[in-house]
Amino acid sequence: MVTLASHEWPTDLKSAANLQRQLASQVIQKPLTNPPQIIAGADLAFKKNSNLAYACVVLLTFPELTLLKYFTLKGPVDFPYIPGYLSFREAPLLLNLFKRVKPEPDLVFFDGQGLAHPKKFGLASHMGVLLNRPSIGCAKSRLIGTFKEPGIEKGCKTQLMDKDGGVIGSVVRTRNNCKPLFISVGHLIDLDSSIDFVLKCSTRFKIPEPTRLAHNLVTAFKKEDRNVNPQ
DNA sequence: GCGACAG
DNA sequence: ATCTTGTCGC
Repeated sequence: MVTLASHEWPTDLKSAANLQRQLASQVIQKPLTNPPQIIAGADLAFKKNSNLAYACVVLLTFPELTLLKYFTLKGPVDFPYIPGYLSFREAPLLLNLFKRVKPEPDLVFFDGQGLAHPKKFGLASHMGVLLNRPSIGCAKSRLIGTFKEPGIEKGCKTQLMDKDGGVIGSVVRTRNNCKPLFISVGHLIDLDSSIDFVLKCSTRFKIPEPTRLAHNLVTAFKKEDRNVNPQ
């Protein structure tokens, strides 16, 4: 798919933080008016003791959630994992992969935060802005914010709030008796729509289909890559 | 200074 | 995230 003119990727935390502050101002929150027909999910897998990473983007039909097609890419990743700066580690490879993604998804799910981030610019927001696509942050754990535990039934949810009491996301139970997910706006969508689509994409598993399938496929892709460091 | 801390 | 076996509960 067509991606916006990409910025240079920072190497140091100070310029990374400046870039986050600059791009965060471009995030748009609004209801997703037209129902999506194609939803994408993206994920990465890393090879231990190396800088190699594997990426996968899946395209699913909506609301059927059937796999349309998927794309994979392997490449080096040098930025370390630092809480609050995940996108500088994961976005470069993903962005390269998205150049090949076709047809264009109407919505993209990411494994990580969107606005529920110290600078309101987590991975889902960063990718959403650079792709100029509606995106949702769908994290398995909390980065910032306070919340009350939601009820144990699928569909139960509570607000994720920042220190000033502002709502930055939602803690959503996507399956009975399973740990809730932390949902937040990425870009070009609002929180209510985000929660709605996360639940509509949650079948019998805790993780919604877009990111669940991307995770399964990228894991298989990494496992089958036996052509590195032959002895 | 101390604790927290997406993947 | 990664490595890793069995085990507990719906």
